[in-house]
Amino acid sequence: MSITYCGGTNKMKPMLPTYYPEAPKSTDWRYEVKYDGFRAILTIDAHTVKITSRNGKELSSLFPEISTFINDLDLKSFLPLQLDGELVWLTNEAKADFFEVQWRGRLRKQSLISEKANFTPCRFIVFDLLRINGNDLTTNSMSERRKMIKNLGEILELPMPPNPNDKALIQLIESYVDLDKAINKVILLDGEGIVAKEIQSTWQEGKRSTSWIKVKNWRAVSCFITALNKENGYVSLAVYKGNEITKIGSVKNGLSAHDKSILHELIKQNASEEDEQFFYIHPSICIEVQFLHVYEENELREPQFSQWLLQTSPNECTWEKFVISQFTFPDSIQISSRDKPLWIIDDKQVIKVEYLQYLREVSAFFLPFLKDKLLTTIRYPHGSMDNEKFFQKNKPDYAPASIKTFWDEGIEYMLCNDIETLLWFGNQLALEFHTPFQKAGKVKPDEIVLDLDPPSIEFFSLAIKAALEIKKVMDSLNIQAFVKTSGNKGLQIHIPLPEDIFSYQETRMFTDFLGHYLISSYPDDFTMERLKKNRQNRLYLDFVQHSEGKTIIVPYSPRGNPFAGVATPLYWEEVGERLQLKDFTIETVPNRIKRLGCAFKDYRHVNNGPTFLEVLSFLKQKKTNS
DNA sequence: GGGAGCA
DNA sequence: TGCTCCCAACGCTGT
DNA sequence: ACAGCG
Repeated sequence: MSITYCGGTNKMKPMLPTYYPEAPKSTDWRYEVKYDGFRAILTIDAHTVKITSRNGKELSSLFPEISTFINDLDLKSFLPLQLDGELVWLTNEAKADFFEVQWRGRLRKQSLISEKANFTPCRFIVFDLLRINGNDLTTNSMSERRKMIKNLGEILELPMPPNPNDKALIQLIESYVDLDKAINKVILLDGEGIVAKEIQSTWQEGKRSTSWIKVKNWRAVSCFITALNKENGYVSLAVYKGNEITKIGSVKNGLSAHDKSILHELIKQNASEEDEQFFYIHPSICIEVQFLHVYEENELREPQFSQWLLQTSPNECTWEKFVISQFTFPDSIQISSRDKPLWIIDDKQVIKVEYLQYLREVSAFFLPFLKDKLLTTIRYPHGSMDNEKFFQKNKPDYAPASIKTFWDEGIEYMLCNDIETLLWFGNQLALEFHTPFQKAGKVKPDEIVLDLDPPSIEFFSLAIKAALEIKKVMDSLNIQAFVKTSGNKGLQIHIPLPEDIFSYQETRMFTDFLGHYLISSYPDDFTMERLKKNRQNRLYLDFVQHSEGKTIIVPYSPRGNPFAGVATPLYWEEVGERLQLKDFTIETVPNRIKRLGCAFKDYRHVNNGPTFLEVLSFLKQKKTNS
């Protein structure tokens, strides 16, 4: 066997999985989530960190955040260390976005790279350990290597399974004993697929091995053929959008040689037209095509022929069915009326599965704010366009038993602590999620939220002005504050506090002080006047809203308003005259997170406790003096 | 969205 | 079988 | 006590 030295000139070619349509199922195998990113080997010695791609390209300078993170780890006793894994842009526990990492890999401008590294860092997901302490482990069995990875992860406190909301940039893959559990997880979280690994297998350099088997999480669409490309053999695919034929992509792979020749003959013989490049054919031949996901509206990623649809008429291949086919959910998640329209934005419908997809996309950032809080949802059983809506707190009898509940004042509240529950709420058409400021069972708030709601959208600039004034005060007090849109017409300031320390009476002293400061500084802009008729067009500082029993819209909750607004965490730099609330919707927020990250990612990492205590004692003193 | 109560 | 109804409810403040 | 506000 050959030994590869760290820092040497040898290029380590990774062991590769073999593609199978189905995973082997036995106790000799373990199952891992397959992430869509760059396969890479991480080599760390006392002086250098190297990230090497599958084709031997050096990636560490393109992803400097990984090296920076590693340099802060205490690895001395493990060096030289070599890890096998995937460099990814993590969406959730079981999904990575290939386009984001690919785009990152193409950046060359240093300033842009470091900006991205800071706001939307990529992560290295470890699934194998090749060397530790300089000892070669590649001839050890997979199960032995796995044990050592787990051990290393525990010592270094690296997250497992991966979590995009965790600041650690090296994270560990989970290894499942149960195939169905792994598949269920991947389908639930819209992942790429799984890799099955034989427990006795060794790590074989540069080899495509049948000890590692990859299985993809395919989506499938029924469509018809419109053309054959003479040059490259690609077949154009389309569906009906009303009466119009709409292209959805093209496919070449997946056909046997026999099927391929049948298909090409069929198109040539029935062609309605022919030019230099294509044979064209009217809708008649229907096929099912598998793909991983759709990009740019009408291109399929990794399309594959899966079967002939001889019994299907082209009329049955519709755009609506195509949209639904993109989103698969495990059988354990029951979804009714998948195509029900919930919002209509400029003639474009957002249907129920697209809403569920939104929830799944933001879940890693949304769920932490719902965790262990008594939930009030607003349900729109006929979508946001209909007048009928109602609040719901109590767990209905038909809710799944798996949902955790908490009794408070005669109400059995539901807690939304996991993605399954979130999707259940989504299927129930809960479009808005509201929570109090304290965790279930606690009497003291863990945050202050200030609601800056202008009298109407025309006066939105007042909310901006108030937010920026409050930011100035917070900066001068050295208190860290966060800002988000309400999803409707205003802004909200969040101030995280340590849990269960300060009382509502104390936070009230602070909001009173802030309110009085603002109205005395800008009496024409802000008011604390309760009576509407006395407010004129001033912004009402409803700081009374901050008390026990009151609720506030949760970050990343959608709103049941016509433009599908989302309560969106913002960066302070974005708060200015150019801010447009209509830009923050269920259509835009998932991409926003990919481009800019979550603006609240430090929310539970800041400690406002000591400074808030100081400010309070100052306010208390002021009160006794006056 | 889904159950219950009712005709 | 189809219809209608239900699904929250608190606290603060000015008069 | 009650209306008005969120």
